[in-house]
Amino acid sequence: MAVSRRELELVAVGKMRGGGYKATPQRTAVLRALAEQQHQSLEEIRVRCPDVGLVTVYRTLDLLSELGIVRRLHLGDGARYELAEDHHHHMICESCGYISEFDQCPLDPGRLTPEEGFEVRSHSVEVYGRCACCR
Amino acid sequence: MAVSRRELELVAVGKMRGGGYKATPQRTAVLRALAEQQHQSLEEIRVRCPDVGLVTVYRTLDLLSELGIVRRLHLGDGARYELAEDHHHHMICESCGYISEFDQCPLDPGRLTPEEGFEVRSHSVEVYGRCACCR
DNA sequence: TTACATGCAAATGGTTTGCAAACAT
DNA sequence: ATGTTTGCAAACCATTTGCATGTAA
Repeated sequence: MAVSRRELELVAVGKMRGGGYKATPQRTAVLRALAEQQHQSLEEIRVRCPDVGLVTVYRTLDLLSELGIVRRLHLGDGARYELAEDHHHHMICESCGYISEFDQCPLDPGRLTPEEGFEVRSHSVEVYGRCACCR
Repeated sequence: MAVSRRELELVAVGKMRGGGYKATPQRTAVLRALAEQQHQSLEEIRVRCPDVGLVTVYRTLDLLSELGIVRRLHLGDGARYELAEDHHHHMICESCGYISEFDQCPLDPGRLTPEEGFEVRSHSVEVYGRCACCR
């Protein structure tokens, strides 16, 4: 974890209040669920905070994404969510679906030559293959 | 285009027959629709071959993906489809949704250090930002 | 000739919306 | 006190499935 859970919550609560949103127990519960495990599906998150209504989980994830606290991932199957703490990329096993992260960004800025006039704001890299268990 | 449309169709028909599938007029129509424009949504494809039933378009795209002729893209919004002719990546404008391609792969293989034992088979890179029109 | 493909209608499943009640500040 | 948030039920929409009919090889 890049920051402690306590620090994460403080920062997130600050961002919510700063945006005119309230820091409710449901939102905190979703936040804690997200802190326990990266790239979970919505159902996995829901298992970790079963008292929060389905709709509220959806809306909370939308809100946290807007605030830049959460990233929504689309890695082949359905949507997955992770705390947007640090810059990293994903490695997906095509056999078992296992997802892992790598922190070293393999992009060579010198070779990133976007279309004339395009302003780069962010990027993502996904590596597909076979994990050690599935080879 | 990396190959002519005629060549594309010959190759695709060959792959279909080789896989025990039939080269039907509907499948050819979808293939031609795909050749007219990269990364279309299903609805856009459907407009280009309105006589092919919705379900058949879905099933044809599945088949062509299996055969490696088509790539299914998930670039934020819904699914989009493109002919998998060459290796390239995508640049997406966060303002207007415009998608463009760049052929030079910005990955530095030396910096691609996957988890121990992971066998890399493919990768994708997406660059998000603002296109020239939206700046 | 025959297994494969098509297309309609219906089912499905994930996500969003309307609205009344509950709540944070 | 007030505007925000919650949660249920219902609506929604893209995608998939069942099945009878049609067709490429």
